[in-house]
Parts: sequence; structure tokens; C-alpha cells
Amino acid sequence: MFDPKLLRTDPDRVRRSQARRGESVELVDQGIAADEARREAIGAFEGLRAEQKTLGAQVARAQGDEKAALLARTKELSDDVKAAQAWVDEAEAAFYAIMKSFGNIIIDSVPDGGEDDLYVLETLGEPRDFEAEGIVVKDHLEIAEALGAIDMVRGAKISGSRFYVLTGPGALLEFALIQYALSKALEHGFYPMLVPALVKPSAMEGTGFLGQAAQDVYHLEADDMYLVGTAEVSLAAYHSDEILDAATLPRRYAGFSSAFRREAGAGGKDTKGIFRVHWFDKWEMFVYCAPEDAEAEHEKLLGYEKEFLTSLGLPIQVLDVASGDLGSSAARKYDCYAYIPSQGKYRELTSTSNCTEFQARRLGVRMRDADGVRPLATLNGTLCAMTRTIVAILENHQQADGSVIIPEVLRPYLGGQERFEPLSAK
RNA sequence: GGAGGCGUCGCCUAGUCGGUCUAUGGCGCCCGCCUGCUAAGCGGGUUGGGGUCUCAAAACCCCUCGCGAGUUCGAAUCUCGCCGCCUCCGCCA
Repeated sequence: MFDPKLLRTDPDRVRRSQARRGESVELVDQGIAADEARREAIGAFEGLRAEQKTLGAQVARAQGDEKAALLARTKELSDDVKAAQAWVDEAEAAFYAIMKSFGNIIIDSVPDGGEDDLYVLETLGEPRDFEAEGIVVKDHLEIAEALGAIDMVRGAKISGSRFYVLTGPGALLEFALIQYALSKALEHGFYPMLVPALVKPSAMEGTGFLGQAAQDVYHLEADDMYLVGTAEVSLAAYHSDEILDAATLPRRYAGFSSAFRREAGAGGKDTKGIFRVHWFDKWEMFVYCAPEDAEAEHEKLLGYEKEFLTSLGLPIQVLDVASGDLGSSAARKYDCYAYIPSQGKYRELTSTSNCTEFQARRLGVRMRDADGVRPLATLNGTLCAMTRTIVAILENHQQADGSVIIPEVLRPYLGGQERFEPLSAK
């Protein structure tokens, strides 16, 4: 949710943002009307309530006939107050229902367009020339099966399609990534956190995942709880309803959790292997900072993502996500795509969003500084999503003999091992 | 899962058989006095949040005793539901 005052002070800005998202512009006028109705109701209520309080104090002191007379008046007033209260409740509910259906206000410099408009900011590293190396490119699953790293068949047996089991070298590779990512997070000043993957509706709602993304979220009916699709949810809800001292900002957290996604809209996309799955583990970066620092923090998060991926020897592209393809909570989003040789194209590995005050307002997270209390900004970014990173490593570092060279930075976490060898070679 | 207890202003705490509670006291914090410095002492101030108005300050209004609903003219106080915490039992990694 953006600042409700914006509807009064700068409705055109809201209209422009809605239009660029490809969402309803009429909603702005509905919001303005609902806001006026709400304020009128509050005014009426406050007047009556003040009168009731004054009378109440008189009743407390009065005696006999005087008291009886006052009681008669105050009784009447009581009904009016209740009616006004109901009016306020209704008007507020209507107003906030509209407010919640708005997406965040997009930052002006975000490029226009939709899902298919890719704005590549930069390309780092270069895909290997496999043909020149005399290698017939294999996809990650083929490579992994030869290594004994992934078992899709048994994953499906246990849990169904889009589930996997990481075995032997696959499991070791994930643990190496977990350790390496943690060391980078600490190096960049993040505070490590292990957060719940199962959360209350308020956490899901506050982070904006029950809007357009609701179909992708697992819900546990019996307990009315949700499985998170990212640790972002838990890290954002961590400080909900709190007022943070500005001196303690920015707060940079690195949260690790499993992530669960229904992938409801994904139809037959990426059905092979572990590129798109219902469950994976992830290190997520999360920042609470003053709104004026948000864009600078966003650049830092992007920088850490670039550094992490390139340090694994992955060729990447950095994208400035177009206005029409932003999630409802993001004011700007950068994605890092890594080259996937078997597909001959770059695919999303990490994503970082500047949510400005959107989530903070919904979750009641604020900051206190010399200017008083005000909402702060939240940002999130993938540090390492295990499965996709594994896909990219296996494919980009595959060798003609079926082995995979382990990126140097991961070797310390694999006992110094330099490559994964296919089972048949052992 | 069963039984019991508890949830008040940053922290501790008084109040809890309904009515100036516009919530007590202490700690902490802020201002002033005193003091060679420090410490101590003395006096005063201090719940928080939202809003109206204003250049600003001041002022004013509403909400706030875990959350919500109910009873009542009136709820920190009574009733119900929920949430959280603690203790004991059961179960369990």
C-alpha cells in the first residue's frame, strides 16, 4: 500500500503508475471517493464521541433528578455513537479494500512494457563455445543423472511431478552453495536468519502474495496457514507492527528457508529436471531502510547478486524489469539471468525488488528519527536459489567426458574436490 | 492434546466487586538547580499512535491497559471468543 494521502495530493501519479502496470486507472477515482466518504464518517464519529465523553463525566458527578435527566440524554447519544461507529467501520473497510488492490507506485525511470520486453542493462561473462570444444551440450538432468546427483523418478514417486531428490554429489553441491552463500552474506554485512517456512495469513497478506500471486501459494486449509514461496515473507513479517530506531537502519538480513510454489500458471513450461519445481531451498537477502536510501540499497543488492553468480563462473545478463511485469509490491525490479547452454538462452536465477513503503505500510513496520515516526522501505533479493543455481553450474561447467568442473569458490566446501565424475568412470 | 496461571505507558509495577483512570509508583530518559571534575542530591518533565490546523510553533480531536466481540448511559475493571507467554501432565525430534 502506498501513502493514502497520495490519492488527494497527487492522483495523477497513481494513475500513471496504474496505467504503466496495465492495471485499472478508474480505481483511482473510486479510491478518492472512498477516501472522502471515510473522512466524512470519521468527522461525524469524533464529534459525537467527544460529546458523549463530556456527558459521561457529568453523569459520574451528578445525583438524583439531575442524574436521571443526564442519563436519558446520554442514552440517546449512545445509539448515535454506535451508528456512527458502524458507518466509520464500513467506510474504512471499503477504502482499504480499494487501497489494497493497488500495486505499488512504480519508480519513474523503470522502462515501459510487459513480460516480453527485456531491458538488458549489462552482460557479464561469455557463454562457452561448446562446439569449438567438441562438446555435445547436455541438459542439466542428463548430466546430473550420470553423476548420480538428481533422482527425478523417485522424487515423483514420493511427492509427484516437479519434485526431486538431490542425491550424493547433488546434495553435497547444495550444501556447498549454502555454505558459500552464507560466507558471502556475512562478508557483505548481512545478519543470518533461519526463518519459518509456514506462516500466518497476515504475513502472506502483508507481503502482497495473496493478490495476483495467490494462485501460486500453498494454503493449509486445516490450520489456515501458508507455505512461503520465499523467505522474504518471513523476513518482512519479522518486524511487523514494530517501530525501528532509525539509528539501527539499514538492517540487512540473510534468511534461509525452503520455498514452495504451486507453479499453477506454468502449464507445460520447464518440465524437465529441477529448473522449475514446487519446492527448493533459498538464501534470501532482505533490507529494512529509510525510504530515501532504498534505491541505493537496491543497487547494492543487485551488485551482490552479480558478484555471486559471476564468482561461480556463470555468464549472466542483468535486466531492468519492465513496468507491466512487476509484482504488485515492487516499485522496481532487477533480474539476473544466467546462460543455460541446453536452452541456448539466458534464464532467471535471481531477482531483487525495491518495495519502497508498500510492504511496510501493510505490515505496520515503521521507523523513528528526528522527523518522528514514518514508514520505512523494504527490499529483497535472491542470494542463491539452490535448484536453478545447480542447473546453471552443471550445464555451464560440463565437460566432454561427462564430468563437471566445480567452481573454485565452492571447492573449500567440498573437501577441495575439483570435479564431479560420472558414476561409470568410477 | 489435558489442567492451571498470567498478559497495564521503553522496562518493572499499582489499580481489576464499572464512573474525572485525562492509569499509580520505581527504573530509565530529558530539562533545570547545586557542584573544582565525576558521583551523589534537589526540582520539574516523560505512554504510544493516528488525525485536523499551521510557514512553523502552539492548540485541538480520536484511538490506545494482548486482540476481537458482548453487556452498559459509561469497561483496564464484568461476560464470551481468540492470540501469546509461563508451570505441570501427556506425546515427541
